[in-house]
Amino acid sequence: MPSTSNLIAQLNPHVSVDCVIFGFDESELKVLLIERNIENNDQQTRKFSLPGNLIDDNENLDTSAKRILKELTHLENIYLEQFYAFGDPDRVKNSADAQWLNKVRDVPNARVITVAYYSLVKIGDYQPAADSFARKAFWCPVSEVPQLAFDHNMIFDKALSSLKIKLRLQPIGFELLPHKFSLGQLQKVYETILGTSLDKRNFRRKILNKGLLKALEEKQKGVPHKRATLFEFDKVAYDRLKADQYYFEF
Amino acid sequence: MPSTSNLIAQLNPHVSVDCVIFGFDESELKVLLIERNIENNDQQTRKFSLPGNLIDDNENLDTSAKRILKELTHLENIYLEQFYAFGDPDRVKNSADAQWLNKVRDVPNARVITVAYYSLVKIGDYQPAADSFARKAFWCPVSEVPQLAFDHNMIFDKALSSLKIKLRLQPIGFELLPHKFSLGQLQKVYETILGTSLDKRNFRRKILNKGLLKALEEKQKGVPHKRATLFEFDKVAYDRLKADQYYFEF
DNA sequence: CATTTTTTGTGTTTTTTGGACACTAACGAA
DNA sequence: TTCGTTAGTGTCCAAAAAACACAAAAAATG
Repeated sequence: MPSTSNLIAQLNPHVSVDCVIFGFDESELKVLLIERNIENNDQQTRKFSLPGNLIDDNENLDTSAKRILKELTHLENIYLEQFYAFGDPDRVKNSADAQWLNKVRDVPNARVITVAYYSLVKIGDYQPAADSFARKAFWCPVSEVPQLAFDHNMIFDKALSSLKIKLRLQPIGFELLPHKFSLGQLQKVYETILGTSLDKRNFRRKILNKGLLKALEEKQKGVPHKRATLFEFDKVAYDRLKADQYYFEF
Repeated sequence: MPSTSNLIAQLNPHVSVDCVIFGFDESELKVLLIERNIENNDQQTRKFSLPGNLIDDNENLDTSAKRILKELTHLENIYLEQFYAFGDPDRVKNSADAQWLNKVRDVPNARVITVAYYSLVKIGDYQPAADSFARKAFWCPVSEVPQLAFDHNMIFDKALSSLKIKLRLQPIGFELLPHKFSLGQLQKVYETILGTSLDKRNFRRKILNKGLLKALEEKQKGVPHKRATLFEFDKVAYDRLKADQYYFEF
């Protein structure tokens, strides 16, 4: 029963996508943060945020996330997963964020509902350079994430806990590593994300028994210790198992 | 860098919440559907949909889901979980839904992004009566869900698969049962949702070893066979375990 | 070139968990 | 009293998980 005026439409919320982009480097899990250009920094304006943007008209949510990820990292074909929508009416109303919103938004005080994705990138493929983007991007260790804009700390926390759960249910650990990787590297990924230490022999047996890793002839080079055998993820084997209603379960 | 006109704001998408409300009855998993009032039914307008509605201004998403659930079932304190956001630009553009949208929406051709929740209700608490709501609601066995409006079949499918995953990771089975329930009832919940049959002795051992069920003195009454011991979920024990980073894992 | 440092790579035993399996007890209905 | 039906119980076997230690290989160092 339409009754209210069309002007109401102007009050419709904006919809954005925010990305929590994880990378793994030297035994450390990192997240990509954006440093915003703030002119007068004398107030407590928060300088850092997750990469994100409003969705385009006629663009679906996954496409939007892929676009934003590509615009920020120039990377494609990346593991990307929607994990939660955040829609508190006041989530962008903190005065500490007002200056920046006034700068970049047509309707700076509009409500914004955001659909959050996390993505896993092979950090070696992407080294953010100081001048490669309009806004500076950098990798931040997850244990040192500063106070972020809006509710981005909450979004980050939820991303991390979703990632932990997912890692135990799906073979996604290798998404954070180079195409060819050693079992030692993979074990560190699991240890870092799950926050536990794992027995090497048990880890190797368990992960190899899944039948999803293909040992290569190639070995590590230039390491000051015994060279590790390199492996790659066997996508063909995985697709075969998936078709048969397989559950990974690390 | 604001450049486009404020008129753009009129194109902002609407945001809605859709609820996939599961109930369990007589060994069957059911979902609550809404029958829409359609005048001329000569075209292939789809009559059924999931309960859902646009969010209110200044209402956060969880609150909105709770409100809609209450408006439809008069139930409160129900297990409710957001599981996915659906935002395809064309998801409400099917001509089969146009008539109904024209009737109930100010801007019938506006894009609508929906945040979907599923909820688990004790079906005995809520028997939808024919005239209890403006729009008729009824329980539909999940195996007999008809073609629904918009992308609601996709939303339903995703809800069901999310529920299956969740059931294995969290003790939520009892949310579908009366406060006091027998182990036989609980086993049927697991069997129905997981789509497998389980060994009775193994099930009882496994579920009791979790230490989350409290046996009551009380027994079933009026059944034409041996009376089952009734149990209730031990929330206190669960909270204690949760605080200690416990993972349920059925 | 010998030594040090570091990571790789490997097998067995024990413990825990999961799966298969069959009968008696208790109740209402007929 | 009998029948139909669900509740309730224990053991054995298999599979998976956890604990545990040492030799090999490479680069770096002096």
